[in-house]
Amino acid sequence: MSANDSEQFDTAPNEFVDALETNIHIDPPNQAQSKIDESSRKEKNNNDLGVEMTSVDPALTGEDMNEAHTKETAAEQNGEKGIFNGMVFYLNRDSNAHDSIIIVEQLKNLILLNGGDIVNKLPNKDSAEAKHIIVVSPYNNTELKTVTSTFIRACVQSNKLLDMKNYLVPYDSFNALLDDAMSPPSRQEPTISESSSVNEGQPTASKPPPQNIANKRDIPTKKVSANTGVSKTSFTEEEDEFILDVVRKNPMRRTTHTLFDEISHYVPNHTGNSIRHRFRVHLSKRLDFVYQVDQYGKLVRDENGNLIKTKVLPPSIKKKFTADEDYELAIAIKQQFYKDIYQLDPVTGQSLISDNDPPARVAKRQMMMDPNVQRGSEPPFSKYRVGTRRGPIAREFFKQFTENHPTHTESAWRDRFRKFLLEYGVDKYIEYYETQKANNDEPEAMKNLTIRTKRDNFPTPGNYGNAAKRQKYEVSSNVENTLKSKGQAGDIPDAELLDEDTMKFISSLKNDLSKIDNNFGFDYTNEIAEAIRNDFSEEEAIYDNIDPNTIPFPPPIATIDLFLPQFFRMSSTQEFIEKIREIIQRDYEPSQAELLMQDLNDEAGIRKTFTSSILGSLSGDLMVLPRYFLNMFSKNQNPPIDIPGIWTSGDDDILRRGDEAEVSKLVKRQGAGRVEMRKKFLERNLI
DNA sequence: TTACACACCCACACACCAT
DNA sequence: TATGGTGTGTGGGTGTGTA
Repeated sequence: MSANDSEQFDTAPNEFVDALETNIHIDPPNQAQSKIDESSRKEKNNNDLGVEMTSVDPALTGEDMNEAHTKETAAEQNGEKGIFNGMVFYLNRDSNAHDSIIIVEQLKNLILLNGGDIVNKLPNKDSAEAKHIIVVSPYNNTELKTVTSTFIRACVQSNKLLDMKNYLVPYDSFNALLDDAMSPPSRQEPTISESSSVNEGQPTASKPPPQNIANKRDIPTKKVSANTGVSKTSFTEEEDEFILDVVRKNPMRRTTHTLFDEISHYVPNHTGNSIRHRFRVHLSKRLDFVYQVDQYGKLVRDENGNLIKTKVLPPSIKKKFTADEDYELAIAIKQQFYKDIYQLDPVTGQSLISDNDPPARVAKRQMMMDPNVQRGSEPPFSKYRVGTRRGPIAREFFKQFTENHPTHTESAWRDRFRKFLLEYGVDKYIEYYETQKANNDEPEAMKNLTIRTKRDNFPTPGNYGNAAKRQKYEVSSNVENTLKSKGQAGDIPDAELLDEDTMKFISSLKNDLSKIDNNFGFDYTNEIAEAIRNDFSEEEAIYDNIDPNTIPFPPPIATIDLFLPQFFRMSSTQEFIEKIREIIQRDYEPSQAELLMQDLNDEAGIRKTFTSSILGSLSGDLMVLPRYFLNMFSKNQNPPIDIPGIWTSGDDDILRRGDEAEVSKLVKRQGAGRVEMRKKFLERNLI
């Protein structure tokens, strides 16, 4: 399949553009209907990347909109007419009708891009309207004209309208009966969220359809070994193309485990391990291009807003150390020691001592210098040997070294020094490297020096199979089951669900603490809430009165491990803070902690792990969230310390120790209400 | 019989934290 | 502040058993 084909047929959903896990957007249900018509029109404009136009929120899909607009303009200019012009289709989105929601989206794109229309709701089978609708489904439980998805693909591939009668699906009364029997009461007729091509009210493609009645349908059936629990399902061409498309849009993550684990949420029949293996062994050969990304892995677009294909793979996340890098580090370390001991420049041999040196420098020098060496009798740098010396090496050294050698981070260089160079020996590696070079042999980087004792009860790194998942999410199973029973789970992939404790405490706290109900077993009295609110209003002038426009954007402390590309696409700190304030004003139900996390993730670009950690330090009080960021950014501290409402581990320790004087100080800063509340959190081990 | 789906491994790059 | 301990998950695989 060519690159162009793959773009048309099998494309990643928005979730995988820039950051795979980030763009699940849920339209408020009450807006769903009003957006259908507009969305349907926009779907026709889907670009050649197959980007879904599920959300019409311009703030979220601006780039996609641009792409769609480009496509529309080009199509109009070319006066293209599609093979499906004048035809109206209904896509069966039942979970068992197609292998995955992705395939439904592909079909949708094919129809729309070729001039067809899609209706989101089936009319009564006896109505006049129904006679013009063509249902796309592997089975016919509607008594309407039904074709298989092959009809759509075959027409597009041959670029002509084929004879439909070869693809018609006869009415299947058994399946109709089965569907009725298995449908929940709310599915008396297809709802907008289930059948709509715009998928309102659901995070498109974030929830692969379950395969629970696969035995009756022409979809792959997973066979499970009784002995091992391992099941195997072949990869379909659509799955392969989907995987390739995601990798093309996330090229920096192509070797990670997490990318493929995330993909597995969208490819229901396979684990992250197997998808990763599939890519490495079979699909990597077909990765004939990727989309260009910047240094952070964010997709780059051309002046028309289109993604840019490239055959040049970006560097992956972690870079291996090379022999040259090891040698340069060894030489730099040796030079630093030489300077410290002899106060001589290792290159020129000139003294580094000056009569004008400040006292601090003189004091430091006297600590570092070798007292046994007489001035003037120092060895030249070439004769100097580091020996068993291990330090001290100032952090400033690694900072400076990283500036000159930006291929690795400061932490990585320091770790390389600690774990490898010191273990191997500075002198030994320099000698080895220079000998190899002198003999025209290629030196190797240092390796196999970091054996750590195996820790029991810890999962093996890089294992994204079923067992690892089970272990990782075992703790959240109860909460998950509860939510599922309430029909609230499933919108977010299992991996995104919070652990039970986090769920409990966040669920217990809403925007307005005084409105807290105690359904979650958390004794959070109105008195405490009121005390906190009183404190809060007094604190606002001091701790929230920071003009975000005085904070440069992005703030230096806002790193990519805390924030997603959406964050960095914002134009100012003001915009970010406004978004935060807007989100926390929403009326989240206590059970919607995941939704809150998701919204902060999607709309403000805050990684869920970071949100979770912040909410912990805020005891879940969302009102303090803008304060957290304002102070974090302006003080360049994370978490910002000595700020009311923001708890540090030190504060928690004070509470645990219970020292009266210390607690008293804490009460002054945090207020009695917050201290009482925090104690309860600590008592329940919710932090 | 064998290709391949899936589980599993492990060194180590990068990171954070306590002392 | 320097340093050591160690968590996390990448990068590059290998092992196992099923289709």
